[in-house]
Amino acid sequence: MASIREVAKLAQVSPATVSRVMNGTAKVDEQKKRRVLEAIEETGFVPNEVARSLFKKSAKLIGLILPSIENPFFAQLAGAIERKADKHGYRLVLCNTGSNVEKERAAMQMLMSMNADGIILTTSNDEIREYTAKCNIPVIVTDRSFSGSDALKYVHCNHYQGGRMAAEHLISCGCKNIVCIKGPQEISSAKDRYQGYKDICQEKGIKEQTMECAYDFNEGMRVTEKLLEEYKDVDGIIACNDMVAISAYKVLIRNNIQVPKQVKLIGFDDIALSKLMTPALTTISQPVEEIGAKAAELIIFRDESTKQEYIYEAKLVERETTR
Amino acid sequence: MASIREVAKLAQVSPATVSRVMNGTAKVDEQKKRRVLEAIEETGFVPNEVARSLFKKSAKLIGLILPSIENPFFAQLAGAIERKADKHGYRLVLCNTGSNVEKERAAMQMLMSMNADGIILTTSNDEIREYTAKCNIPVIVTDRSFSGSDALKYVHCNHYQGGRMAAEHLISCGCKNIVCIKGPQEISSAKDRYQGYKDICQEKGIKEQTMECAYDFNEGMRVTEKLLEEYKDVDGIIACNDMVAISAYKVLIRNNIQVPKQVKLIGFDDIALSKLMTPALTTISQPVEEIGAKAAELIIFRDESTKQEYIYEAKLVERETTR
DNA sequence: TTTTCTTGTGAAACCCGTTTCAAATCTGTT
DNA sequence: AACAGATTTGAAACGGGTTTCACAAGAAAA
Repeated sequence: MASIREVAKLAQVSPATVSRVMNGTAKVDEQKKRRVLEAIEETGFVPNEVARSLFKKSAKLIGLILPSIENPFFAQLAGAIERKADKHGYRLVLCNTGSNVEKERAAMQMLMSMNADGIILTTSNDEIREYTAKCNIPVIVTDRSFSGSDALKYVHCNHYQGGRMAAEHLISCGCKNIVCIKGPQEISSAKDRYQGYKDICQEKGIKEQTMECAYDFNEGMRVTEKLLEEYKDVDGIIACNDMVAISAYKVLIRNNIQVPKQVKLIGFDDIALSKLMTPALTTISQPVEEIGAKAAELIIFRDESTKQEYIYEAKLVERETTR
Repeated sequence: MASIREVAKLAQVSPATVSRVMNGTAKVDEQKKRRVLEAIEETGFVPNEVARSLFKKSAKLIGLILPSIENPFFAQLAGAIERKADKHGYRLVLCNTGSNVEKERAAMQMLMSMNADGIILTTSNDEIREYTAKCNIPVIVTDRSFSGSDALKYVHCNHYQGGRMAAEHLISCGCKNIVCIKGPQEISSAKDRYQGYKDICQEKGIKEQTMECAYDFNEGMRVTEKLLEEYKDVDGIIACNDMVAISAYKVLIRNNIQVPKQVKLIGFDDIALSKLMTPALTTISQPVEEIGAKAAELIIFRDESTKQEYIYEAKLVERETTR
């Protein structure tokens, strides 16, 4: 690969001039400019991003630290972030952590030493804060929130309100016996959703009935089996996310329970498969495109405002499992 | 962030010695070693990967160029690659292209200028070969294949055999009237799967009946509607992938056609949702974990062999849509 | 014509970890 | 004690694009 010095020699100018032509950082004599452009063409020169990044202390890189890219919701989030990043010439470095703090820390450190311009992090381990405090690049937490008086910024959906909407919707569908399969309570979004459901129960004087379940298919089926034993006359289920809702559906059918006739079912996230399953899943949708775009923007445009939290409204998407 | 020179000063040694302590590239006096380690601890020094990469001409980076990370199959593939890469200290740079050649080219160029160690590419645009030819880093094509006498390597599943298996399975389930919804024929995997089906038809003296469909939910539904009009007495459908199979199922149910009783349905890929949908989808599964791992390994271990193609066997996963 | 202000340009320093090479120190031998 | 051989160590160069700074050349003002 040709270097800037070779191009300079060929064009009979200095490397500085080549750099100025490429970046338009200063006016260059038309003749020389043409010679440089020709030399670049001839050598097929492409500036080395690493050298550039070493000097500029910016690699035009955004670190994306996720529990798992295989989770459809996170894949969608990654897609949204990638679109915005690509549009502005930034690239994504993907790190899966399985929610392991040690891996999260290692990834953050690595990203910093790579001169990444910022980190988008989805985690619930608030111990990571000891680390993010030392970060000299912006760290944006998405989907979750454990806000404190630190330098983190948060971009997420109003999960609490989503939880309320889910409960209200089932009630308006005539459910008298709602069970909430809440997600792992150390995950803030799961907690918020649950809190929304809980508050509605209190407001309406409804008995609170819950199960707890990890974000996992098998776990979802296991928990639903247990749910059916414990709450024989359940007629509405709020699942902590669409994956769990889909597993719950499977178990309901296996037990000859008709959906939505006997039991109404609602999930969260509106992953692509939700509208595709049969019957289509009613769910609380997150504006994932906006969330991803905002997170990316905060890094790309070096947001200096003191606003710490960006919250988006959830939306009920009524489909067949509650009709 | 502290630099190696600051650490050196603090430990009263030269930067070279600090480097040697960190990398174990040469023996260092025990006393000095201890002083260096202490200085590193005290300053919280983390070596700058960019500087290292500039000199080493390797950024410990694997470029991953995909049509879309939102496609569950590619997300799974990305997960598999990430696991293997992470294990060996490599990171992934994610580029979505929407199958746009121009974006693919831009991504490859960028990755090369970032000193990436290799590129894993999923594309069907064989014009890209003009570009890959100029690549001085290994390029591994996954899932697809348009092999020629170039420097590319291919890692994929035996789609042809998968196509045969799908057809044979439906026949063995007693289907007399199979329709194959083939994928876009410019995609080699889609072509191979279709060819497998076609050959079985010939071998068994069955009439070939096909539709063509993009890998897209809406497209899948539209095409299935049309299929039902054209082939009134269809009793078996081979969908080009699981996404399309799931959409097909939706349309079948909407038309009061029972699956698997009246029509048996089989997909390809075995994405996570396939076993989760109700009824669970019979599908031809790809060993995606192995495919991803192999692709990553070829880069990480700088495979020098002349073997150009690594092919894995597909596997029938029999579930409820054909029982 | 001389002075002053622009403007274009290249040499060199810079970013920072790694490696080379030669000097310095230490070991062991005679 | 003196010397050959082995081992440690630091100064400096390196990778490659960017930027500073000072000089040169041309333009405008006096």
